[in-house]
Amino acid sequence: MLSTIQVLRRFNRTYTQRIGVLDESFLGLGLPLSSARLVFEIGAEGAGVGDLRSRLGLDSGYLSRLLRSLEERDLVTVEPDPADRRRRTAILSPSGRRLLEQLEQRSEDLAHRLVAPLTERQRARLSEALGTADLLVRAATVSLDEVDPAGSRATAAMGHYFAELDRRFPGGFDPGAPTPPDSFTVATSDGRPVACGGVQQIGAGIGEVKRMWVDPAWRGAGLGSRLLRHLEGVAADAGHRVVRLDTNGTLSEAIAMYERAGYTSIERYNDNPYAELFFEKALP
Amino acid sequence: MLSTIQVLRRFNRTYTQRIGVLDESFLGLGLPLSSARLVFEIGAEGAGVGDLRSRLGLDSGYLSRLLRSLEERDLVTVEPDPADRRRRTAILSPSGRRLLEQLEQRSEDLAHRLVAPLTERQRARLSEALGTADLLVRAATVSLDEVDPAGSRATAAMGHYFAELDRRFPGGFDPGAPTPPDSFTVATSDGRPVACGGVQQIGAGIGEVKRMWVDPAWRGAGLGSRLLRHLEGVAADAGHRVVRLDTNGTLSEAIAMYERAGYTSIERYNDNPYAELFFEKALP
DNA sequence: CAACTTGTCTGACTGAGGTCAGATAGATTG
DNA sequence: CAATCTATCTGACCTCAGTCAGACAAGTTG
Repeated sequence: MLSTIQVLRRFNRTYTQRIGVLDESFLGLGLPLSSARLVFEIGAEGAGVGDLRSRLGLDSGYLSRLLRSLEERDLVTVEPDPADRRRRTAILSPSGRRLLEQLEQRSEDLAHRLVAPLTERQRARLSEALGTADLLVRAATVSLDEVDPAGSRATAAMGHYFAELDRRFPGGFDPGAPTPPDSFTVATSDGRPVACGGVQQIGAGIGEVKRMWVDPAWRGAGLGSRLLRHLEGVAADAGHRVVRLDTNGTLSEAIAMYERAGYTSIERYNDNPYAELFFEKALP
Repeated sequence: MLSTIQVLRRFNRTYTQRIGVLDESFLGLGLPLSSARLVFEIGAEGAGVGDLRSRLGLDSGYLSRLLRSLEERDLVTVEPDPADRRRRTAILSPSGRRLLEQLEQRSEDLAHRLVAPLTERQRARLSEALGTADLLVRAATVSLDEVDPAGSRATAAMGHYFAELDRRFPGGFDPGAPTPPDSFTVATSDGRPVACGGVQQIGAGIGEVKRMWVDPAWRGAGLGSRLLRHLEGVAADAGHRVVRLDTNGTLSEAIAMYERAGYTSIERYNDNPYAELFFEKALP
C-alpha cells in the first residue's frame, strides 16, 4: 500500500509529463509562454499591475517589460487608476481579447484530446477523481492569516458571515454595530476569503470563538476543523484555559463539527438573542 | 455539472499553482532544473543516453552537453556499451548518488508539507483520487505505434506475451519459431511496452488478430478495448472485411473483452494446439 | 570493402526568463 | 512643504534551455 506522499509524487511525475503540456498549449501563437500566461491572467476584466505581480509571482521590472511588449503588439492597454494615480490597471484591447479566446480554445482542445481515448465511464471516473483531488489540494493549501480585526480583510470576510446568517435565519439577522474581536483569522484561497473566525476574551482565562464561518462551497473539506484548531491555538497563546462559543440551532453542520472537535454543551453564558446553543472546551 | 474537460482545466490551474512546485524542489542544490531532472532520470541504476533522450524529450546535442557538465562536477560517468560501442551509458558516481538522495528527500519533504494540513481520512481520499486519476491519465496517454513486425520493439513486446502464456498455461507455452505477422502494434508508456497485438491475413478478406497482450498492471483501464479497436482499424485498412481470433479458456478477462467488443463465437478455423475458443467480428 | 546508417558529440547561436540597482511620479505624513 | 513612502518603470546584465548543422566513430548491408 502506497502512502499518500508516494501517490502524490507518482502522480506528479505522470502529470508533469502528460498534462503539463496544457500550459504549453499557450505557445505557438507567436507569444512566449510567460506573456501568454499574463494575457490569461489579465483576463477579460483586466487587472491591476500589483495584483498581477503577486498572482504570477513576477519581479516588478520583468512584469513591466512584459506589459510593454504586450502594449507594443496592441494586445493590452495600461491605464492609471483614477483613485491612486501611481497604480495602473492592465486591460485587454479588442485584439488581446481575441487572443485570449484563442488561448482558451487551445487549452480546451488539448484537454479534449487528452480525454478523447477514454470511454464515457472512464471520463466520469476521471472527473470525479480530479474534482476530489482539486478540492482537497485547495483545502490543504488554504492559508490562515491573522489579520487586523478592524481592517478591510476582516470586514470583508465578516460580511460573508453576516450575509449567510441573514439568509439562513427565519427572521433575518442584524449584526448591529459589531465590535471587532481581540484577534481575527481569515482563510484565503486564490485571494478570496473562504473562511474566518475571531477570538475574544470574555472573562479571566476564558476565550470565545466568534463569527466563525466557512464558505458553503468549501464545507466537507475539513477547513472548518482546521480553522477551529487554529483559533484554539490563538486562544491558548492569549493565555486562555477554556474556549466557549454560542450558535444557532439552524447551523447544523457547525454544531456537528463542534461536537466532533470535543466541545460539550453548557448553559447559556450570554444574552445573544440569536444564540440557542452554548459550547465549551478546555484547552490542553 | 461540469464536463470532464472543465474539471481537467480547473484542476490543471490548481495544480500548476500549488503542486507544480514539487518539481522546482530540485532547485537550490546548485544545479539547474534540467540537470537535476537528468540526475533523477539516470537514477541509481544508470541509463543509456538514447534512452534518456527519449524519456526526457531532449535534443541530442543538449543532452550531451548536460552530461558533460555533470561529468565535470563528478556526478556522473559515461561509458560505452560493450555490445555496441556507439551507445553509451550514464551512471551516477558516489557523489551523484548522494545528490540523488538529497533530491528525493526534498521532493518528499515538499509532498509531506503539502498534505500535512489534511486529516488522515482526507489523505486517504486524496490518495485514492490521485491514484485513479494517475491510472486514467496514463491510460489515456498511451501511444499506439505500428512497428516493424520483425523489429526489436515487436520482439520485446511479444516476449512479454509469450512469458505470460508460459506462466498461465498449465503445461507452459512453447512459441516455437514464430513468424512475424503482417503488421504489429505496440502500446508504450514511459518507454515500456504495456500492450501489443498483430494483424495477419489468413484468407481472402479475412484478417486475424494475433498475439494480443495487455500488461496485467494495466488491465481495467480500457487499454485492451482501445488496442482491439485500433487493430480492427488496421485490418480494415488492409482491406479485410472480417477479423477472427483464437484464444485459450484460461484467458478469461480477454474473452470477456472480446464479447463486449461484439465478437461472436465460431467453429475452430486453425490447428493451433493452444487455442480452444474462436471468435469473429464483421468490420463495418 | 565501399556506402550507408546509427548514436553521440562539438560549435555556434538564439530567445526566454529573470535579477538588481536605481530612476521617477504620485501619495502620505509630520 | 519637505521628507518619506509606494507603485511602477528603465537599463544593464546573466543564466538556462533549446535548436541546428555538421563532425565523427562504430556498426550494418549489398
